[in-house]
Amino acid sequence: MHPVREQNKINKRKAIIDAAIKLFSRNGYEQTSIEELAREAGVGKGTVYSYFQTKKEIVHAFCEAELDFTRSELAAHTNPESSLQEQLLVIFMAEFKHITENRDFGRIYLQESVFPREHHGEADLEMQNQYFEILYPIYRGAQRRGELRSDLELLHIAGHFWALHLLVLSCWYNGMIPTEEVPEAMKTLINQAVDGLKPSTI
Amino acid sequence: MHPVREQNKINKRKAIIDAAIKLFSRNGYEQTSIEELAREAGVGKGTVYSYFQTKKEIVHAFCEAELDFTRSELAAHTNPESSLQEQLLVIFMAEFKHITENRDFGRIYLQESVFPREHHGEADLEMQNQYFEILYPIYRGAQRRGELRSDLELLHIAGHFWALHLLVLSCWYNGMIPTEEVPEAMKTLINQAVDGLKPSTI
DNA sequence: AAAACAAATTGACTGCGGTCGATTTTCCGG
DNA sequence: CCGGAAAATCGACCGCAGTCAATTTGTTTT
Repeated sequence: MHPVREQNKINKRKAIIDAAIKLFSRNGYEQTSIEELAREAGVGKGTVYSYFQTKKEIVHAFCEAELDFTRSELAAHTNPESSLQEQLLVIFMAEFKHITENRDFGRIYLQESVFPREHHGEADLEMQNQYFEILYPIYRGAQRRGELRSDLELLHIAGHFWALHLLVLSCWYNGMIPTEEVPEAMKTLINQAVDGLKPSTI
Repeated sequence: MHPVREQNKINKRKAIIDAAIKLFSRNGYEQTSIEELAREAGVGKGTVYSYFQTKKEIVHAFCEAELDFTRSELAAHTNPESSLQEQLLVIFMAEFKHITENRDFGRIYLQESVFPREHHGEADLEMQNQYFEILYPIYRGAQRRGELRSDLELLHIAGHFWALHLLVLSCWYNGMIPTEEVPEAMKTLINQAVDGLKPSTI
């Protein structure tokens, strides 16, 4: 095949993402120009655009890899004996930690993935599903233990909690919830969703 | 006073927003340049920027007015006898209708208001709260009728439903839910939230 | 009514995201 | 080892969002 080329591509791609992490983190996303980024990565401006179609896509690629890794890592290692609330909290807070470490990365990624310009082909849709499915074992476990209704579709359950996660992130980005209160807020909402908003029918 | 100036300002502001509605709707947000928009509105390019700080803010201003109007209009005229699900559905679907009529307007507005670059001062935070409060009477009514728990804060209830609304919009923008299935999806999620995700304790 | 002041308007200008054709690098058959 | 095809790289270039100093328009004072 073309081993040299392949390796070069991988190296350069990494160099670009590394440069992006460095510069976006230090100076912010909008304050960093592609030319600057290209210089830092040791490539020409045009080359950046042969690896990524847009500036946002650089963030997207990084976040997707990062989040995917975190989720599967955690979902696999979460204590399956602990309550649903605890397990979800561990995962959502790990993701939140990434975001707090680089506010801009998270913002751009969320803006583009939650409300995309066009559904970027089937690929991203697949990605999104996969993302959900990592959590399925946790929900199934909760169903088995009687913490969650078994008549609900996993997709709907996953969507529900995902929505609450988005809400908390939105409130954080809007300054409505300070960083230290985020776990508490998330906990409250999870419990609300589990217990239901209607009066208990005991 | 300065009656002539004041009136001019109001007229021009409206002219700019009208031009934006016309051009963004016809050609899309990114396909419309500010120069084009200024020409359509009959003002210079610089003038646009004395009324709005950024291109996105034009969309923001329009959407905020539009949504605010719709919400208060509907919240006041919704039949207070009907079920919570029905009332919420009427309001959320009315908002959704606006969005379907101009996908770009909704997208830009949601991206910026849900995950803002910086919490744009207290003004927007106030706005957001006000936005929630319009729905409070509906939730209070539901509490009175025993459809919702009375021990929950209205803000948390409002946030919960708002989160589900966002989720559905996100799925729609991502092509996961076609337009005609949106009401059904919304209904399902509302019921899920009301009934709770845990098994009924009868 | 004219001068003096303040607010509003403007379009040339700047900087950056993204494109594209020219150039270099890598690969492979002879 | 060479020639030529294919892939990768590059930076000059384009169009547009956003700025700003100069100019126009409206208001107040004398």
